[in-house]
This record gives sequence, structure tokens and C-alpha cells, in this order.
Amino acid sequence: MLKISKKTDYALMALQHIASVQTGDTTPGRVVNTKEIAEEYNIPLELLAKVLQALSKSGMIESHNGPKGGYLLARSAGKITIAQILESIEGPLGITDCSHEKEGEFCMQREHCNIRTPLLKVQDSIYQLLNNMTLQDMLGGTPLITIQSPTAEGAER
Amino acid sequence: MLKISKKTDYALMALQHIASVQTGDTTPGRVVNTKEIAEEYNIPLELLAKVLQALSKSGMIESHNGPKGGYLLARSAGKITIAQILESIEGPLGITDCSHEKEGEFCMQREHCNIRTPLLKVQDSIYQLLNNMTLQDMLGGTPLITIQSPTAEGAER
DNA sequence: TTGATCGGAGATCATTATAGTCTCCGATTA
DNA sequence: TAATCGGAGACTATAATGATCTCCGATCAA
Repeated sequence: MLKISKKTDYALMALQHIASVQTGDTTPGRVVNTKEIAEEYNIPLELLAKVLQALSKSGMIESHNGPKGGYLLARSAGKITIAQILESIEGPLGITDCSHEKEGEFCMQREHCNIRTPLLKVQDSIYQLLNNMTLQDMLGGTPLITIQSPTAEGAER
Repeated sequence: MLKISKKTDYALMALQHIASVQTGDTTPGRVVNTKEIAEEYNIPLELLAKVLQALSKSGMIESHNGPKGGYLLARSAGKITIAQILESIEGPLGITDCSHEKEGEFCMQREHCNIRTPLLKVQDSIYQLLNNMTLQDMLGGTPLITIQSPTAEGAER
């Protein structure tokens, strides 16, 4: 069903929260710790910790140890795309198994596979979609999801 | 990773095959049986059988029993969308758990959830994408994936 | 009219992915 | 120097997926 995982959900919520704290009027620039987010959104603390660690590893947020420690966005919300968040948690996006097939790896169907090429195009389109929407777009009630001329793009390839 | 299941892969391959047989020069209108497809694409026979049964149930193909039996497209390839195929096999498309939440069902995060609305919009866009591409588009090497003005659509809602 | 060939349907099992938990470590700072 | 934070690994439970097996009813041709 093309579902994204709970961990990704949690990542999106957490980033959204961090971003809104950081850009908010009340306490701009404040670091946010795992516990705060976990309690606010009813997320299992230790699972959320894993998620935030992954986001930190991929350079999306920066961590600060010790008391009064926590996380900050590593760059502005407008420069963090949904695709990047997704890939940080779930690995490279691929709608089919052979999306990231390495040399020498072939699925049993490969020889007569008649759907690989079209599926990869679908995948590209989805990727474009997710890569053109940023964390910034998710803040507030702003209208979002603008795709860079996907019709033209899709047709010419 | 937004991956589609193997069963869906099989469904796409099978439909592609049936469609190409039916519209092909050699034996147009010929029924295609499960075994033929399974052997051609190295798909486990009985699993493919399940898949084809599901497609038949959802009215995408029609079945013919008995010797010389098999399947035929129930309507033209241009009227079968990728979204329809996907939903026949995997159920309604939903990128997040709360996509199809019934009245009274709420996820633990719902109360303060800050990502539901934007995610539903992403989902809509993906759905549009899949619903504007047909089995016909997957045949031959035709360029494909044209989305109906998603930019305008996304902005106005 | 009967038997081989089809699809239809249910139960079952193995494997994998996901979700969640537990424990210990090192860094930081009041 | 002790409490508070993140970092990291192992671990368990549950659900989804992929695949297999068995039996049934419909059909058609010999």
C-alpha cells in the first residue's frame, strides 16, 4: 500500500516540532530533547531516540550532549526535503526490489521483465514529488506540494 | 521505502502480458492461462494464481474455466490504471496509518499530530500520479506519467 | 459421460520487516 | 562528581509478506 513506516512518521513529527520551536516566537533557538517530543506526541521514548539518532547521523539535525542537551535543526527547514527525511530513516527510496539492484544481482523475473522501465519512471515521479516538498512546507497551514513541471519532465524522458 | 509488494509486481507483469497477447498481431483475443505466465516470468504458479484471482474479483480481468480456459482483460488496457491494479492487490492506498481511519479510531499521536494534513496531500499527489497512468502506457516503450496539473491542484486545496 | 484441464478458495508455513524494549556507555555541565 | 543528556548494541514480539499444499467445482473434448 506504499505505506511509510511509523519510524518515519515519528521522524516527521519530531522534525516538525523542532522546526516550529526553533522558528517560533517564544523560545527561538532552544534545543529540544527526546523526552519532550516523546511526551508531546505519545511516541515510545526509546524508539524516538533511535529515530533522532538516525536523523543526526544523516546530518539533518545536530545533537548536544549533557544536561540541557538535545537537538537542533542542522539547516533551515526550507532546505530539508521530505525525500531526505524518508531516506534517512528507511534507506534509499525504491518502489520495487530491482530499483537499486547492484551489478550481478538479478531478480528471477529480470530476463523477461516487462515492467521494470515503467516502474522506474513512476518511482522517479514520486521521488520528484517528495524532493520538492520541504519541512518548511509542512509548517503552518501553507499550501504545498508543488511539483516542478512533472508533465513535461515525464514526457521528455 | 514506499515499496510495492511482489504480488503487485506479479499482477503488473501478468496484466502486461495478457494485454500484449490480446492486442498483439499473432493471436489476438487468445485467452492466457496461469501456467503460461508463471513459466514465462518465473513466478511461483500458485502465488500467481492468487493474484489473478484477486484481479478477476475486482473486475479487471475475466476468467474462463475448463480446458483451454484462462484470462482475458475485462476492459481495454487504456482503461486500467496502475492505481486500480495496486488497490486490487494491496487494498486502498494509504501512505500513513490514519489514511483510512474510521470514526472513533485514533492513533496515539492524533491529538497533537502535526503531519496528518500534509501527508494526506502527498498521498493525493501520489494517487493522482498512479491514477493517470494506465496499463496501456506500460505497453511498448511509450513515454508516460503525465499528471493532471498537480501544481495547481495541490495549491488550491 | 467421464476424465483431464482449468480457475476458486481455504488453510498452512517460512521468512522478513517492523515496532518496541532493555542495557550499558560516553559526553556534558551544573 | 553526580544527574542528565545522546550513542549504540542486542534483543523480543508481532505483523506482513511470500510461498506452498490441498481440495473443490466448472468446463470441454475425446
